[in-house]
Amino acid sequence: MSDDTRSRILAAAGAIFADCGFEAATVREICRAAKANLASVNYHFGDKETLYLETIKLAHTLKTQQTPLPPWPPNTAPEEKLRVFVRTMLQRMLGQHDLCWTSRLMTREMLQPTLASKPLVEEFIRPQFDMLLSILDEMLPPATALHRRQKIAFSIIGQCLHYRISGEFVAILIPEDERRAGFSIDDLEEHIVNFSLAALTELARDPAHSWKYTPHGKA
Amino acid sequence: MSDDTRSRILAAAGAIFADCGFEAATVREICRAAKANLASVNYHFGDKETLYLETIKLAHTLKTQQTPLPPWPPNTAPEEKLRVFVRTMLQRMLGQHDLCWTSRLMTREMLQPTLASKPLVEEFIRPQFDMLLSILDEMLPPATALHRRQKIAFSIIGQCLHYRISGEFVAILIPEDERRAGFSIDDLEEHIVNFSLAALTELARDPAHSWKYTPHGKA
Amino acid sequence: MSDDTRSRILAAAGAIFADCGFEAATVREICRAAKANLASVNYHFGDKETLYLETIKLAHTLKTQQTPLPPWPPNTAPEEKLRVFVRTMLQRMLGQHDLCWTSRLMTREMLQPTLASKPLVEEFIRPQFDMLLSILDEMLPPATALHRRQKIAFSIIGQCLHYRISGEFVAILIPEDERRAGFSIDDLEEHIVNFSLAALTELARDPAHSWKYTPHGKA
Amino acid sequence: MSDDTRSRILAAAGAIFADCGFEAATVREICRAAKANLASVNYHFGDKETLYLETIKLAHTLKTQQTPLPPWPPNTAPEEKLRVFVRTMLQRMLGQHDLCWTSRLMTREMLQPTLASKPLVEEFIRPQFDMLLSILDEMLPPATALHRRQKIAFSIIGQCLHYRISGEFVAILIPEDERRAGFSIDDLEEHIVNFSLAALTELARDPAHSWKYTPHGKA
DNA sequence: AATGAATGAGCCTTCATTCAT
DNA sequence: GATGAATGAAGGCTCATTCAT
Repeated sequence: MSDDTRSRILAAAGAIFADCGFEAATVREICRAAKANLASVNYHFGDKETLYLETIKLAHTLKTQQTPLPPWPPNTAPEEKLRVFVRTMLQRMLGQHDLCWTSRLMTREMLQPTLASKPLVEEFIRPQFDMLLSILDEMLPPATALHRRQKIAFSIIGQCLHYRISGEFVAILIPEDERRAGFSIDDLEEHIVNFSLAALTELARDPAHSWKYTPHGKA
Repeated sequence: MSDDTRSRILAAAGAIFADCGFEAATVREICRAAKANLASVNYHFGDKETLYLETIKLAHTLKTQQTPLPPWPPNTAPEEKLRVFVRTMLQRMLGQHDLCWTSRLMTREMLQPTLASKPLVEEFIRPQFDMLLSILDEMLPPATALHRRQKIAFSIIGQCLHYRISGEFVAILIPEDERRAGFSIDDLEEHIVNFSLAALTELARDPAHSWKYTPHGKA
Repeated sequence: MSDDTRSRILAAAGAIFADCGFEAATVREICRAAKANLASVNYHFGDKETLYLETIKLAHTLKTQQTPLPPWPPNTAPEEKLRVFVRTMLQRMLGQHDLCWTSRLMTREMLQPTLASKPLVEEFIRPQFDMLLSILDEMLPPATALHRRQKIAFSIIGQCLHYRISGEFVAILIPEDERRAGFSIDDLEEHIVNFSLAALTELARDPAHSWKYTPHGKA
Repeated sequence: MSDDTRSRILAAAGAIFADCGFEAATVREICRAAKANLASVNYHFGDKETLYLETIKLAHTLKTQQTPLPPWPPNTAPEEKLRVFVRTMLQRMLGQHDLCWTSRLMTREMLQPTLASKPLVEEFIRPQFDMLLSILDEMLPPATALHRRQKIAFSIIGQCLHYRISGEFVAILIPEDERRAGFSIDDLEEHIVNFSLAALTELARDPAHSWKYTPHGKA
């Protein structure tokens, strides 16, 4: 394969950019990890920044291939869809497989957006966000305002993302034995789905709920 | 007077580390921003890393001074406490004030923990986490398992944190006019508190709720 | 066909070496200009330096083909020969034709001689220099010392060369409109020939002239 | 002296830029020659190009200090002035002293002008050029056209410059023993002054001279 | 005959750091 | 206490060149 070196560099760059960030990562380190010549990056990608952008693109592609949301069997209950959605998200973010660098890379991208952010969101994030919105649509009272659905979606996403972002802090807060007992990916999936379904149930039962409480700053 | 230079450096470093991260930030830039000599950093702090740690410490101190945990008036309802807790968290993370760099710095610290992480968690994060736990305690059925309360706490924290972390992505996903209409700090506060209270209400009403659904991976 | 690539490279190299010099010119740039593969230079010429030497050779060849020393019609007056000589020299150096890179290249070679200098001088410069000497011979008193004729020859050559070397400085010293008015190639030819003939006339009239003035450093 | 290193770099850079040109000269080599650290150039000058510009400025300054044209005693004959002018020019260009790099540098600048060229001409070259013009003014018929005086000036300058530019070629054309016999700086001075004075004499005697010969290209 | 891929040396620059004053 | 000068290490990048095909 003529692109053997190229892909080796790309893979090595993915992991290293994810670990160190764009600035701290060095081309030398990447080439060493890829067992490639120092000048290879320039030959194949032009410069470090282009390599970074290609890495983001690859992360995007791999993620979509890797854990695609399975096509729901017809008449799948929305609760089941939500469960699968959350599970997929947690798997993508916390699953310990070869490609876990893709998540770390995207988390960095969130914190310090580059030119790659916008296409990344449009092509990869938005479809999934829209799917979550449509799942919620099946469970919420008809004609729930869009922004309300969006915030609910973010609440679900935020619960998952938290374990990716604050993983280290969680590890410090919760002693290791307790963590093993109640914080496996399955445990988190169970909790997040339950918590969110409970909220949705209650909100559906008492649509006024969302109004009964008025924040300090308003009214 | 000598203190003056030192604190000017510290303040400048805070903002710059928060914006660029430890690696990308340069001592030159910090000194220029602080209108101090290039050698000042080494003179006052020894090296760049020590300056960084001091900056984290300062962020910590400022944060605690800035919004000290208010001693609740007696008989404050837990719902009210939760509301204040969420509001405070959002304000700290999204509010535009002089010290907003402290949040940005801590977010970075989460993603790429350094030596400073552990004391930061112990002295600053854990007390707040414990307070949230105790608030939840007042609302949950007696003897709810600790790990369950912890995950609920993380669900609430995660919802808030999401807007700090994924702020840029949210900005791309939601057009600006819609964002202005329904995503102000007040809006987010209202939503997160309502969503969480709804979940807690339903979970309290039907403690079995948390069991009625079994994730795929188990059972 | 194979010859095609080789000569395309050679032509491109000529112009680029002339413009940028040996060091500043890059093989990449030459190959791009010649629409040839990056490795072509090494394939056809071995290395960059050999290509340079070949370019010098080509310049040499082209120059001799281009304005071969015309066999004077019998009984041509030496003044006329001088005129043609000067005109040819100016045309070669300042004329805007496809091959003007040859002059620029040779000027560079003068300033920073390489291995190519000696053969260049022997095969191309010396014949012309000798011809100028023989022209002067016809006009000077018999038995004028060789070194004297040589210095006169250099005086004539130097006057022409000046406009090639210091062209940019002349352009700064003399405003453009004045330059257009009195510094065309024809103007320069007229002046240089007149100036030199005047000197030769006076020196012929008063051979002692060259002795009547004694420089400070001597005597 | 705090600027000791700075001046050492500047001096070393002068010689090396003069020898190799801007591209071929390396910062490493300059620093090695100046016994300075590799980073010194950046500290004192910012970058290589700025160092180059400073070097040109220095060359300019040194040249003016080094061999100033002596203030003529009153009633100095213009022929004497011309002699001193030519001698000074030759000395500056060929004299083998510590500062001969300044000439080589300026020759390079002529051939491949940079941003530094224009100020160099205006501040250093033009005053000398004007002085030569005024010397010629004293010797030429009144109301000789400006462009004619300018071309005569260039004829004199060109004769001198030739030995600086084509020195290597002269060395190949003229065997060493002959060169020693008739091409010392004093010899050249004698020749150039005699040749030019002869031309001026004849042109003054027969002002029409400049018209009696019509170049081929015209009329 | 010709080329795309790869290489190693070297470039300029920038960095955090130190040191003499 | 504070700083201008200087330093060594390392960075990204470009270069001419080579090699397998």
